[in-house]
Amino acid sequence: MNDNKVGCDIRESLDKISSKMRRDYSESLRELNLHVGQDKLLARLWLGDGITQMQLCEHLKCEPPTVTNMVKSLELNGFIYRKRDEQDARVMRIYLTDKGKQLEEPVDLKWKQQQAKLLHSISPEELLILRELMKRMERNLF
Amino acid sequence: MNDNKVGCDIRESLDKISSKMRRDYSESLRELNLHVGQDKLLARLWLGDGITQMQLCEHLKCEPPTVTNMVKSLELNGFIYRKRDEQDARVMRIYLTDKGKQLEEPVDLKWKQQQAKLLHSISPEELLILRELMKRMERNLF
DNA sequence: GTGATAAAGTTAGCTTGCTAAGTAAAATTC
DNA sequence: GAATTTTACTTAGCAAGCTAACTTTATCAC
Repeated sequence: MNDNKVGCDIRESLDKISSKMRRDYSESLRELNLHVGQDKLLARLWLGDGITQMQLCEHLKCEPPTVTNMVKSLELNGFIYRKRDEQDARVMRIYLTDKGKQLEEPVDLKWKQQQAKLLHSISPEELLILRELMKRMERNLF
Repeated sequence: MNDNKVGCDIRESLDKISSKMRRDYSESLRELNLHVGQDKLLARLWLGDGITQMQLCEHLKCEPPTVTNMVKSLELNGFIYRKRDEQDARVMRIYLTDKGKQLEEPVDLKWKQQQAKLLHSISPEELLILRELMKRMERNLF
């Protein structure tokens, strides 16, 4: 009985936290001429570009048209460029421009700022517990 | 140093959990001819309809055009109807139709199913800790 | 009473998300 | 080798989100 109320509270907090973070982060990224969602796509490219759109879909866990449209927009803004694979004409490989590479540091900074705000005054022990519980919930869903 | 890694893991889990839940819930609500986001709007009306759109904006913590468009769609699907306030012609009040009232139970069921999945095998003690930590994070943001 | 300001909602346009349907290329089957 | 199936991406259209600008109504200041 009481578990349901507690569970409800958790669920609602989760919703509130994620939508608030998304909204704030979106506002913050605007200074860099980026939209929320694009940062993760770029983050994957910073690890190593030249990957295919399908790889991006898998990494980001979203559908191909979403990647197509995001990649288009990022290309338009000069952060990336696309080239057809030389062996397989169906495949598009995505590369960072210099402009795109230069975004890594400011984006990382904004990410860290938001993270610090979220976790402010939660002790290291509590963080470990929280990570464990989050992982458990994550596993429940996938 | 290590806190940063733990914090990063927490943040990433949060993102994964929320987007996965949103995707699954959206899929689930489709059976009821609802879109994710509309459920919360209806949930507020189930508590008591006849409220203004501004009240909905405040409750849902979103912008007025979002509510306008959601309300339009829900009205089109026959779940709600709108009436101008009698004292102030600027104000629209939102009411549930019978069809809209009947959605409460199935929506509540879907909500509970998803919650049960998310929190499966997390003990009551852990749930209390989790709730507390979520509330702390939430407070950090607002 | 008039003009200025504020409030409530709307329209237009953008984004990341999605589904459905389509095109082109590659792989598989016969 | 031809036909069929699968794969990678694209287009079109929908949604909830947002911002900017707008219209109408109410309130306030003078």
